Amino acid sequence: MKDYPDKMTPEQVRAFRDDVLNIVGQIPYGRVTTYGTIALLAGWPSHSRMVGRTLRYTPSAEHLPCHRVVNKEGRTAPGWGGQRLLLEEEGVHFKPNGHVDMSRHFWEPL
DNA sequence: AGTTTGACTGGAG
DNA sequence: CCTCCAGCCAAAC
Repeated sequence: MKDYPDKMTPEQVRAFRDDVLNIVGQIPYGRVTTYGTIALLAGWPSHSRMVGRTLRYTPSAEHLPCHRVVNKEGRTAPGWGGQRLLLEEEGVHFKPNGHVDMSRHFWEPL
């Protein structure tokens, strides 16, 4: 018995991308959420990696607060130093280890 | 058509 | 807290 969804059809890939972008657009100022949370809400729990790919390679993501998406441990995206600055400008607090303080800023989509 | 690559996650050491 | 590894899966080679 499959405990995960079938391979995505091209239509599902498109719908997933649109859902991801829509969810990211709803993240409140000064708060963050995770790739896994977004994947779950979009209906594809095992596709957290694809959330990251979507935000990185979808041009229209530039207009969204994609800097408010971090991994489950509050870690910022590899190779994107500016993300931390953008978050700090919103008052997001980072712990000594360089991770976002998720207990304060994690946002659970409504 | 087979292999490698990640803006991930969970678990081990 | 850190690094390393297995599982993950669409995309790019």
